[in-house]
Amino acid sequence: MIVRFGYVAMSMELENASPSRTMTMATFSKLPDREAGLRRLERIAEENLHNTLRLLKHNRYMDVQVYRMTSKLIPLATHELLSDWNPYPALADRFAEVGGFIREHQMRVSFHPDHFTVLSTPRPEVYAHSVKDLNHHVTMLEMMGLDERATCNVHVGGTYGNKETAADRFLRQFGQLEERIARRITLENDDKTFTASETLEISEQAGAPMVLDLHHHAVNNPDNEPADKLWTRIARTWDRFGWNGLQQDAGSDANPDQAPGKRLPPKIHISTPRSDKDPRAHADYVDPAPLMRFLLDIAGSTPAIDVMIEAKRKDESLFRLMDELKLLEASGAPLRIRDGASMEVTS
DNA sequence: ACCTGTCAAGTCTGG
DNA sequence: CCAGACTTGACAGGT
Repeated sequence: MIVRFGYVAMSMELENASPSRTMTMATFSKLPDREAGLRRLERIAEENLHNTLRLLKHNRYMDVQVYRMTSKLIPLATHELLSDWNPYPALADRFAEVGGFIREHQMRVSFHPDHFTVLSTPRPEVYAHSVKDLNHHVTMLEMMGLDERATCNVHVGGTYGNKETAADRFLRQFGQLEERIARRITLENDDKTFTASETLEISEQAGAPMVLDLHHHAVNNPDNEPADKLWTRIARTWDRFGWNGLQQDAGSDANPDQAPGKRLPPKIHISTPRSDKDPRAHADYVDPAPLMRFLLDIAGSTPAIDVMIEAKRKDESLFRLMDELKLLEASGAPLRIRDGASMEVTS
């Protein structure tokens, strides 16, 4: 099983490379010239896209193929008071440049719209904002020229005291999304509300791939279901990406969308609890032990998987994990570290 | 250079 | 019904 590792948003190694520079509405509204303010927002966005490209080049150099872009590329992009502003035309070249680099080097990128995007909400205005935010993320991916393998990962949302009706509402409201948006969405199990098995159920019904977060599963798993017992079904939610995660020969070269280079393995998230007292918070680094236990459990049935590391120390935690995995390899663990941020695990 | 309160957005809990 | 917690990187305004 080939395992590729990725990280989120920013680098601890690259200096002055924030892809999330912003401007607050308080500052914007104090500017004397609104048009000049909008141009300033666009300049900040250009800088964020430029730094995203720098991060991608850093990833290329370090052989990191999996990366989650920040949602804050364009400051105030979906703010109510700026609804007349169309930020995309001025940024078209920058988006194309970033997307071109991603395609050229066959990287896997995603977005994770933050928790204000709630498709299970009973409030129409919250749903409308969520759709607007999803549209914003998908528009950025489209401007990068990336196909449906570039996804937006979201949570199912709140439960409002009744998981059943919240899940039904999610499915109904998910069904109302434009195809171009719905086809990009992946669903992640939550650390408080929808568990892995509940999210899986919803993923199957919505036809959206599921991202299994092992940390969330560890802290929100009332029935004590082992993650690997759910894995066969979770992997199948990725079927339409031509690599169902269960057969080496899945996908056909006759279908260009399923050509080997275009397949997309299932993805999981990993992070380590900060402390016993604060088990939901993310630690600086990742403990390899629980991750390796899971990977060894599924290695026999899964040809490839991507692992997104969600630790405070970002790419630094990824590189440290690789070092620790090298030590495990040296001590006889059934794994082989490949170039940079990937490895092969044998069952 | 460094510190602290605040930020556009939602939901949940406790009062 | 409302305030505060949750969580995050970075601004904004201060020293």
